Amino acid sequence: MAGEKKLVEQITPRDVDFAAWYTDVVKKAELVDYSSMKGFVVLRPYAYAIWENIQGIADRLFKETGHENVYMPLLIPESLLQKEKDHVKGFAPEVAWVTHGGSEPLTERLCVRPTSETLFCEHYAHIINSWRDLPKLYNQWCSVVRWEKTTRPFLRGREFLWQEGHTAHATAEEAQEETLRMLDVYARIAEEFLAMPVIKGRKTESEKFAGALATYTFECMMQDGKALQSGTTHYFGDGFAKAFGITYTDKENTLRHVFQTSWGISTRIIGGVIMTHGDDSGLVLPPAIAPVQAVVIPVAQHKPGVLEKAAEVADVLKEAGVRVRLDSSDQSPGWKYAEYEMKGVPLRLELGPRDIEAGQCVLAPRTGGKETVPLEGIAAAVKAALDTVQKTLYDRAAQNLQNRITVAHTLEEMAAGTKKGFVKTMWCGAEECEDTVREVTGGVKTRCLPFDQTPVGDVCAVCGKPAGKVLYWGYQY
RNA sequence: CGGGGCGUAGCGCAGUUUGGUAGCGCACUUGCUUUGGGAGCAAGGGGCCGCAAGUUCAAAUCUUGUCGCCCCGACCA
Repeated sequence: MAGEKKLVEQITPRDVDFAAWYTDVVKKAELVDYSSMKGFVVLRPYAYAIWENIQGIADRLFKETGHENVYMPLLIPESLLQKEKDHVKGFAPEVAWVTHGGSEPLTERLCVRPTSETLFCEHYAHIINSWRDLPKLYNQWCSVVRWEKTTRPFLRGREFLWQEGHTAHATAEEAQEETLRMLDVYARIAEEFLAMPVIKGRKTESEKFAGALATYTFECMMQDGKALQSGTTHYFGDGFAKAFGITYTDKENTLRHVFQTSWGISTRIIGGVIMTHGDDSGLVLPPAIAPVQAVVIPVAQHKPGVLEKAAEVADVLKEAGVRVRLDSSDQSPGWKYAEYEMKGVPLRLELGPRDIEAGQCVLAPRTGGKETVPLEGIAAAVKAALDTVQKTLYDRAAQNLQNRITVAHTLEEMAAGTKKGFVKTMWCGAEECEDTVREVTGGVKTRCLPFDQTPVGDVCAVCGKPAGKVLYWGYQY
């Protein structure tokens, strides 16, 4: 009877169908609702709260590194988008166009921003005149639109929320430093707060951002062995500056072009959190970004004193800075346990008459196990337990990452290794070898040239020619 | 954009083959009893069957079109 009931709300197990599991979790944890337009979803309060927490962390780190927030227009005139050739070639196939104002056709159509490089460049051309105006370290929080063909909540939408940093510098060196600095900031957000270990590196020529001289990435490993490109930073050199006429006068009174960067992370990273930490009971959230870090479940709450004590405990935790919720609804305790597991709340406190009498409560971390702790000093115990959950999640994910990296020396070994996860090989640098691998494996692409270039051989795993570069490969979302 | 699956109550589905008063479980409302892993009984409320056109005395059911969702490929954060 109870089993039958459970079937109604059941989540498809990960090893049965990982994609179905993902969709189940997204729906049942009440993260998104579909709208009537393909690729456009409603971010429900719980998902938006997660995003706000990620935003809060990122925004603080951006400001600590000297960046300021701005807001650019939603629409880009076609002529402005056209100014940088590689850039427009990369984005033109997936932009949405506005062609009418009211019922009047526009003389020039306007694209809904797929990214805002062109707008920032136009603005920078206006406001940068002297070396004293540099650097410009701007960031924008917004949504962008890209007309994707296949869509999935968080992982690929036609509209998604993100932040895009755009900076302008006096020298190439300074801009290159910025590109790497922000990659480190991203890696820190992922590892320290999202509990997602990363592999940092540089994209190959074929995987670069449209218009960039160099693209850097941090790659995360999901539980099913696929990679998620979670964020990228780009070095533009002075290419955009030349296309848009962004010049300044240096100290020697010489007219020079600026050097630029851009970098972004999006709500896609929430999909990464789901697929990194989730389990067959639902979502599992790292405490650092969980909207509710601890939920207090009163047991036999109609009995005198129980609710009062539960509220008191919740208040103590709130006072101590824990994001806590007391669920005093009249659902059964078992129902509440399952509900908050589904929603990935990192820590559950059970408090019933027996506990109150003994001056204790039960702590049940989402990562497993249960322990009884005294109510005296509960705030410290809860904080310690949250730290443990955060660390356990990171360690598990790091273990998964390590287990899923194989070194390969031949195409056959690569094909086998990519079924499991990342494959690390030597690479000759030829784009043809990238194409060969993609064809042979049906979709494997290069992930990055890792910063750690310790050789694992001396010939290219694809063509057998002498090779000096270490390269990661893998299937990706 | 190719191949496959699917749109019926908030969610999950049956009913479509063979046209004839729209159903089930969960959720929801009210009341009582319950509460340490998705509680029980009773009485209720809720649907232009995705949308549009057609065939018919009659369409959830047949025809055509269209929109959307999911999965697998190709393309992309």
